[in-house]
Amino acid sequence: MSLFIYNSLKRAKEKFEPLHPGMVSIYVCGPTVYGHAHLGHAKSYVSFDVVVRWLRHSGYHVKYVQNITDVGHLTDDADEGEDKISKQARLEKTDPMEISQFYTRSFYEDMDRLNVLRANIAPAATAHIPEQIALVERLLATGHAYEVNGNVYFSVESFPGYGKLSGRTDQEALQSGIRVEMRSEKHHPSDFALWKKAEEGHLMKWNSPWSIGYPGWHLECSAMSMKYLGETIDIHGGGMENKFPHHDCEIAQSESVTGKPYVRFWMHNNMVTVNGIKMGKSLKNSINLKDLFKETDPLVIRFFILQSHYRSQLDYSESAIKASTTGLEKLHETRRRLRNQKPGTAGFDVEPFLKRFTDAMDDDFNTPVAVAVLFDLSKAVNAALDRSEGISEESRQQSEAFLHTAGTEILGILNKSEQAFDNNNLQIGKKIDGIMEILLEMRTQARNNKDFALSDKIRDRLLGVGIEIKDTKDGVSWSTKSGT
RNA sequence: GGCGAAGUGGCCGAGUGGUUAGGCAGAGGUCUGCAAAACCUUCUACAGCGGUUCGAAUCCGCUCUUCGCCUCCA
Repeated sequence: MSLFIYNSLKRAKEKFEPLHPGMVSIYVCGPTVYGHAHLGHAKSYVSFDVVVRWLRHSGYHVKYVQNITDVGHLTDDADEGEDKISKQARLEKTDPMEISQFYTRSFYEDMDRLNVLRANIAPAATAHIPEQIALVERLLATGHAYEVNGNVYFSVESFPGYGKLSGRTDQEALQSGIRVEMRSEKHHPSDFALWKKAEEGHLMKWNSPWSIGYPGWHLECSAMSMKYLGETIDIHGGGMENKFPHHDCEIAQSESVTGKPYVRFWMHNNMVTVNGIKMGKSLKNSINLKDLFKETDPLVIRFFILQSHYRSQLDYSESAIKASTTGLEKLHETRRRLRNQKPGTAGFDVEPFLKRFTDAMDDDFNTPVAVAVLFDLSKAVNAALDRSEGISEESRQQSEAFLHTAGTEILGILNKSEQAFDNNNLQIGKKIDGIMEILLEMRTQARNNKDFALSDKIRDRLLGVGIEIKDTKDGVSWSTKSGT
């Protein structure tokens, strides 16, 4: 089976073949950096992280571009609003650059903890003003745009396919029922700004042939996507809420100048909801990742996200997170058992699991099914290990390799080192391993002497500090509990 | 009003015509000094009403409900 991707533009799954054999170009809309990242960002970037990982695993050379939007788009109506980053700068009594730098770092901190790999190129919008101006000039030259009073607008009537992504193709019909369009300088109500003249007191502004101002918010993605990936790219990803107008505008302005398809596969990930309502900063119901990480292992959050499909809404609740914590721990437990097990004699066939996993991922990145395969493997492995024959060293290695490839390299959920001590704490980890050895030896001695009061005290006190002891047929093992 | 998505068991969440999704929680059992972990068994489903079909959670129609977009948004 080959890879099939749901293409939002066609509203159907299509067989994926890159434009240039062996090479995949992918652009994903990045965050606007005026606040800490929330769970919605996590869902988006974890989802596309897995997409990229799977493409690479499938043998493609992937060039992944994810922008940083450090020009704040307008908060209210296009005329009345204030730049979000400028607003935040005013609130924090600093300047916009400091705001965007601060929250960019914050964003990467959170993504690193979620085990999201960095994009190959992370271009900032403010670093590409000349490219954006050049794009506007091309649009003016080709008659797709017009200038009025220092503002430049894209003329939607000049691009017949406008709205094809979102299905909003009938511009006349769209005008009835929507808010009254106040601005009269536009030729058509659906026309959108490419360049805006800066109002009095506007902090972020640049010189341009038309006015001292700032770029329209759809422009950056087109300019940077085409600069780094070419005029036609394989995949463009983003949140569903950006289909219209953002992505439709990108298509219009890009295809107007190139005459070529802008994007071959559009991928849109769905929203995170809280009690069924979309999570959003403006709705004041967003779950800040830094807060969430205080209570929950970031990899549990990643696992929680991957347990649903990227095109499905994901409803957040504490009980759902708790269920994921326990579930992920189960997978860790299996890996631990597999590693520590003494070789047996029976064979164990990993192939069917590998095939099911591959099929799931090839079917539009169906991570919930892929995760289910890991659980099925876990169950089968545990059952096999419970039998007296155990499993052979070869099978043990194969199972472990599969778990590593699928769970660690592709899904990125089994990246916690076995005893939960990461590389930074390796030395301390070794010492704790030694201490645990002593404690477990003492406990075993107590148990042999039927001094259960002492042995249980050791067990309970360790549990109190987040270390769990497990008595198995093959001896005693221990692990740290998730989130501790 | 327009465009789009969806309603699955206590909760989360896959599945598009016939075959166990999976996880968490619950019940019983095996194991254990007792637990935990693990394993085995097991209970709660496909919003409603029609229709197509030998057969529908899955296709069609209607109804109800929810959500997203149409303003910045992952």
